[in-house]
Amino acid sequence: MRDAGSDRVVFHVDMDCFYASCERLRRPELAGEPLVVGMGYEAGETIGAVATASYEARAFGVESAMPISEALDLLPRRADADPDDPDAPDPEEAGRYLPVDLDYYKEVASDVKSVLRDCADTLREVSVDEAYLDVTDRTAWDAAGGPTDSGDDTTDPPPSAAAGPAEVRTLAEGYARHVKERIEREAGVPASVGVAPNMSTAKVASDADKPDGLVVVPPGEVESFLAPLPTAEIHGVGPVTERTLADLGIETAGDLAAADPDRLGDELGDRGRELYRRARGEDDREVTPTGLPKSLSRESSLSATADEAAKRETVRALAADVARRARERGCLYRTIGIKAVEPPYEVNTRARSLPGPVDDPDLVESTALDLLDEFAGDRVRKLGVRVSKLDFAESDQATLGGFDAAEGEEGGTAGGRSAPAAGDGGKLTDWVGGDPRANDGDEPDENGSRRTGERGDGQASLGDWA
DNA sequence: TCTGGGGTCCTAGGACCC
DNA sequence: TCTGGGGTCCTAGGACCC
Repeated sequence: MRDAGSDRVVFHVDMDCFYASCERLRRPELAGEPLVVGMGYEAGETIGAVATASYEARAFGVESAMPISEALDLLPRRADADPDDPDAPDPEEAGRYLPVDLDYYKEVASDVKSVLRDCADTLREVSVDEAYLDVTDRTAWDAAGGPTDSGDDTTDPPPSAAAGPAEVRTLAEGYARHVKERIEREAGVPASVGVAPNMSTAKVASDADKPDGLVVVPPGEVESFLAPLPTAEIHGVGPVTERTLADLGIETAGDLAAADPDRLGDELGDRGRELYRRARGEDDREVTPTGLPKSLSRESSLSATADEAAKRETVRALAADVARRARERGCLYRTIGIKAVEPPYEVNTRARSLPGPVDDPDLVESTALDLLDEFAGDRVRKLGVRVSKLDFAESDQATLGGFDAAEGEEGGTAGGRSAPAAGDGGKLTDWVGGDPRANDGDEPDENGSRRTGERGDGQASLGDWA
């Protein structure tokens, strides 16, 4: 917790149609063309879904998550176009379709990340194309006195490219522009940036003027900025909540901010009260570094089938893949589950917990197949396998000398370590050298002692550690 | 909008314990 | 014996996000 009086400066950086931008980075000839990047899509096919559509493609009505087949109706494939064939699509009204290449996008994202790490003390990566930065210690809400005041002489002030009325320019705005320009220069892809005193407002701000946007919402203007927006713009309001709110006569963030919080609590539980606060621009969540994952899963769609052999084969493949990824990341798991989606779209999940954490691909497979038996004879359109209750304690360390209690990363509410495996050599020696209990003991947290017992259990019954 | 894949968090009921 | 309250863990489902 920071002292209540100080206004933070939070950036939300959101890459513009990131996958499409990456493809254009390596294939500049795609610039300006309608471009669709499809997941589960392969050249010439009509299966899969739209992962990202460039703004030119969106002009044809193509949207994220749309089936490729539907996108093709709106925007034919350029490859199918032929100016000499009267039946073929007009090349001017056609677009390019490419499959997702996540590995390449991650390379580009790491260039973006380098810039962000350089520009912020605290960085929370939400996904491959989105991050929050706390830059309170790097800049301020003060008015920019002049070009030299920003401490950043590379940014000569262009005459207000930023959205919003030509009000007082702040240092924060100059710094955001600097970050945005560095991303474009050093990673080669465009970003939109939202600047606000808290995370939820910064998130809305980055969305408010896409693409290539820079929207600054100073502390005093948060509520008036949010008020006219439809509730769906608030992070955390999806289609269901939007409808519930509309039934209460709440259409805009302003309506929400003026609503009775108790009523919202009755209708929507704690989430209702939380959304009320966000609509009022009240959000004191700290920007914390991204923590370790809580679960790992794989799923894939099938053309609806009741064929047992096919279902089991799919589950086996998914199980193997999940187990492999868990091992790669050096994590143990204590719960194994499956998902079976029956037509039209009924989602079923089943899970089973083990006495202790394991790394055991065969057990993932056998457990998943066992859970699948409940759906024998049922038609499924999608199957998934998941491991959860993950445990990233260095398993080889844990087996060494009985240091089975110390776990800096569990919970992550206070310390918020992010470094996976390779990161924190110093931390490790810290607790190896000292009393392994010291850290956990400080926290009024049930974890330390409880986990000790549990870990003992698991270890005793498992021969396959290390 | 007949729906892809990888996640997070929350809720609710039951088992079990003291 | 049928009665309290409090707590945790487990499973299943749902809403939401990118």
